[in-house]
Amino acid sequence: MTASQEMLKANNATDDKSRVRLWLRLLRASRAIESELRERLRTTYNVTLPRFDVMAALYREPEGMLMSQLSKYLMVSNGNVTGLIDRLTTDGLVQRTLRDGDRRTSVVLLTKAGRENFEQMAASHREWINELLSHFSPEEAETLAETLKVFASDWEGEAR
Amino acid sequence: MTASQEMLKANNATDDKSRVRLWLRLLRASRAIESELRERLRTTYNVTLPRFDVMAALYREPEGMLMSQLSKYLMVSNGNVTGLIDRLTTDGLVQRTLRDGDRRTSVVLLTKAGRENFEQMAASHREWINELLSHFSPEEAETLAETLKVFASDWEGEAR
DNA sequence: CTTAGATATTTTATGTTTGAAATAATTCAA
DNA sequence: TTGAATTATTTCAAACATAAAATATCTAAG
Repeated sequence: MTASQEMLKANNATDDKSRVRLWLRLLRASRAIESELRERLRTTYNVTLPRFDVMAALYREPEGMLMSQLSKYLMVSNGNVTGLIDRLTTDGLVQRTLRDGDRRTSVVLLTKAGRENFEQMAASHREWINELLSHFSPEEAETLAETLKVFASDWEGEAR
Repeated sequence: MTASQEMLKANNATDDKSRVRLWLRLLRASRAIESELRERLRTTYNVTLPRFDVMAALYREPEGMLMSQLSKYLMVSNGNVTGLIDRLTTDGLVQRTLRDGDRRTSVVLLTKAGRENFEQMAASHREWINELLSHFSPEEAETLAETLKVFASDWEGEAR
């Protein structure tokens, strides 16, 4: 084995380790934050995190979203969205409307109750995130967010 | 309102936004990677991600782990671990051993089959991560991992 | 020794999640 | 127009996940 081959091997081994370490850190960080947010949403508002996520997505789209758009945006399966929307509908927070000229689709949107309910939760949610990420200065946060942006561009649309 | 109060308000608003944006990016990045790894583990090795995670944890500890250690390390509930270990045991990949002098606890460890099985998967897993995180140079990865370390120190042990 | 409290795990009920199959509606080429 | 692909959603079974309650065991004060 030549010296340059040795170099290459060593470099690859380093890559291997640092990227794996990065992934494990990323995963642990998001799991830790997610757990904490889940817990606070449950105890404070008696709402599950998936339901909050759905409502957050719908809140951004006053015109409503298709089931498939929700599925893609939240990166969860179609069947999952169906169940979540069923339960949110039962609770009067969300409604399916049959407009369009396409009878396969139904546009889902927040009800008035859903919007009001979400606005309350969203305020707390923002505060909690600022608390949980207080280790990062705004500048660091900005930089880090920019760094992580590559995923959005790369993977967007590849959802299940 | 004084000028410094204006400044303060403006700063807080910025914090708010940048940290929330960071959280959303972090979440999307880890979900995207997690989805892709889940998919590849399923199609290539017919294994679920949670099962892989359990096996990875156990592989690092040849002496085995307590259920509660697994739960804490993986940041999932106790009951969840019970089910996962039950299924892995049924498949002969994991075993509970009743050593200790404490009959409340059982030490869980990989069987020979489990270790062999995991070693295969782990090699692919490492490659996939390097592929999926190839946007980051080893140096960037190292830096980013270091940045995300704060969570480990802050939250470790606060599991559910 | 007894037993109150602590610890480790499992059980239970409910909800989430997936992937595959089924259903329903649309589109478009022949 | 027909009907074969495509698209959108739902249904289904199995696994995953949580929180709370139950069970079992251990520990240590009295």
